[in-house]
Parts: sequence; C-alpha cells; structure tokens
Amino acid sequence: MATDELMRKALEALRDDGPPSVEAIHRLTDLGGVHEPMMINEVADLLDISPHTLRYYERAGLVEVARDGNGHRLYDAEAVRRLVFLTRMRLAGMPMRDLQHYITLVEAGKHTVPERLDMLIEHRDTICRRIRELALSLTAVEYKIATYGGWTGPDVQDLDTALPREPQRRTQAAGTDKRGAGERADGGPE
Amino acid sequence: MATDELMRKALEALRDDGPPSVEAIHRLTDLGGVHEPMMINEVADLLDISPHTLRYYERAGLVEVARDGNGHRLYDAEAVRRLVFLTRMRLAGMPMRDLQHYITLVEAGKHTVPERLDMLIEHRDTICRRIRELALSLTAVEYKIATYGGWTGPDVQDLDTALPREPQRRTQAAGTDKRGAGERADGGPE
DNA sequence: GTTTGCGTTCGAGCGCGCTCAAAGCCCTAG
DNA sequence: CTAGGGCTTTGAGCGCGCTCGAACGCAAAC
Repeated sequence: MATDELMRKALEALRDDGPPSVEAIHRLTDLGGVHEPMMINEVADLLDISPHTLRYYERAGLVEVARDGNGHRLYDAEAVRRLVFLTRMRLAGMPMRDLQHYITLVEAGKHTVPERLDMLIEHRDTICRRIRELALSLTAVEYKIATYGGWTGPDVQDLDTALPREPQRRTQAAGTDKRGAGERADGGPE
Repeated sequence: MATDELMRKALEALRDDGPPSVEAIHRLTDLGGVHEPMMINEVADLLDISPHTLRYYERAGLVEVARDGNGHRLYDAEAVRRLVFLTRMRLAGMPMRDLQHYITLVEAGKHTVPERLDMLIEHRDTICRRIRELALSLTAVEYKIATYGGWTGPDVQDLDTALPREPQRRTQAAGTDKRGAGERADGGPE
C-alpha cells in the first residue's frame, strides 16, 4: 500500500536535523512554574510573536489582560498559558474564527466541554489530514529531486550524493514501489 | 528523546482512515497516458481547482495555454503536466512568487537546473519543518484531548472510549513519557 | 431569430491574519 | 526642563491567493 511509503517519508521528515523544535517542546511543558505578571514584550519574546499580534489577539477577544498603573498590559500566568494554547493552535492552522468560538465556549462554563472536545478532535483530524498532504507532497518533491537529472542534468547517483541524507533505507518500499512504467509522470523538464 | 514520540505521532496521523489521498496518489502517477488537449473545466476537475484559478495561474505567467478557434483554452499534455506540478507545489505551501521564479528558470533553459534543484531542496526542507511543526501540534492537541476531563469534565477513561482510535499502543511511549510532574502545564480550563 | 450556455477579458473585491501609522501619555536620563 | 523611548488607543493598510462581476462572443437548440 502506498500509504506505507508515506509513513516512511513522514518518519524521515521527523528524523532530520536533530533538535529542531526543542524550544517548542520546552514551551510545551515548561510553563508549570509560578509567574509574576509579564510585560507585553516579554510575552512576545516568549511566544515568538510580535506585540502587535498580542494586542490583536486581545482585541479579537481571545484573552483578557490586566493593566498596571500606567495602562501597560500585565500578562498573568493564566493569560500567558492561554496564549501558549492559542499560538499553538494557530501554528497548527486553526483559524482565528474557530479560536474565537472556542474561547467563547471556555468562558461560557463547564457545560461546553463536550463541544470543546468536538472542536479539538476535529482539529486533530485536520492536522492529520494536513500532515498526510504534506507527506505526499514531500514524496513528490523528493522523487523529483532524485530524478531531475534524467533529461536535463547529471545522473541520479550524482544527485543522491549531493543530498544530506542516507541513500538507502527502502527495505520494504523498494518492493512495493508502484511506479516504474509511470515514471515519466513526474519527470518533466520543470 | 521526545522526537521519537513525534515520530510515533506522525505515524499515527498517517495510519488513520485508510485511503484519504488515494486520488491524490493517482494524480501523482496516472498522467503517463497521451492526452488530447483538454478544456478548462476538464483540467479544473482533474486538478480539483476552479477555472478561475487556472486562468489566474496563466495570467501569473505560470503556464502558457493555446486557444481553439473560438478563443477557448486548450490545455495540451505539457500544460497539464506543468499544472499538476504547480498545484502540487501550491498544496505543499510554496508561494506563488517562488513558483513564478521557478518557471522563469525552467523557461530560461537547462543551465538553470542547479538553481532549480536548490529551490526544490529548500522547499523539501520547508515541508519537513512544517511536518515537524504539525506533528508537535498534533501531540499537544492529542494530549489536551486525553487530559481534558481532569478539572472540568469526566474521567480520562471515558474520553478515551469516545475517540475513534485504539487506546493502547504506547508500548514504548509509556516508558519514555517525560511529562508527569509537568502535567498541569497543558491542562488549563480551555 | 432568439435564447441558453459556456467560454472569454479585465479589473475590482474579498477573507485572512496580521502590521503599521498617528497621536498621545508616562517615566526616566541628561 | 526637555528629550527620548516605550507603552497606549484607534483605525487604516497590506500581502497573499484567490474569487467574482460585468460585459462580451460564439455556437448549438428551440
């Protein structure tokens, strides 16, 4: 089944260059400590978004933020935690609209938990679909890279050595590869 | 290492609901046959984009399309093949700008092949990064789903049975799970 | 002949998610 | 005292990738 090869591709995608999202993983888990309120720039640095965007999120009703004596924003632990959640969902491609709806559910109380879970589950499925799409695209691009020399350039072998990945790992994929005759399909002069 | 768990997540993402991108895989390989020129709506159906978008791509200089006696577009095999490539790249998130640059390289001749390969390789890395981001988001969302009941809802067990996936498969993940004490980090009332 | 239907061109509009400019307040350094 | 810098608010602008509307042309059907 071709899906197997997609899995392999996704795995390879994840294996590459060691700790790419280490700080992201920290963000995933390292917010358990006690915070005193943070200023907007601190939060912006923490979340790697701009102060503009933080103010925009607040205007959009996604989070409420207290002010100090000078009217400056003070982000307490609660607000920061929610913003971590929000930025994570944004990164995962959830539209602002959905986040706004989700937040209204949160503020409506416990009885909305089932609907919130529905949203999360649907979002999870969306992420899965997107990963699958990208794995497919990855397959296509890697195939294109590997075969580019066929009509207009050097041999595939030369190209393979130029890439920073091990050439062989297709123990099972080599058998189930169903291209062959259809090889020209992807090998145009682009 | 947490990356292992990300791999597992990506695998799960790909395993779900059987043939989600089967037709996409067909598009990947099934264009080897000889075409006679296609009308815009046929191409639109084939690529699952609108005729509007096809005209837009042409205006953007991404593809040249001949006309019949009535001025209607006739997409020959070459144009269709290029559009398959283009839509695949778009789906993978390559910006129009880059595609335009790439196409100018293609039309500039063979000597641009190295630069084209550079673009493809960079794009491949972009896709990998994006997959990793999404895998991380997926981890976060699934964790959130699994633990949602902790403060505001029913028990985790109940939630697990409500999900359309097998509960246990964490043979290795159960051991390497490094959360535990930091569990509250992600378990806010959202 | 006229209507229906699908295509054409050109340019404008839209939805999204920011991103920024203008005008003003407050605090601190020189 | 004044200048600078950073924050505030509001509303406007932007970049992207389409998406659509208006006005028109041709061709087959009635």
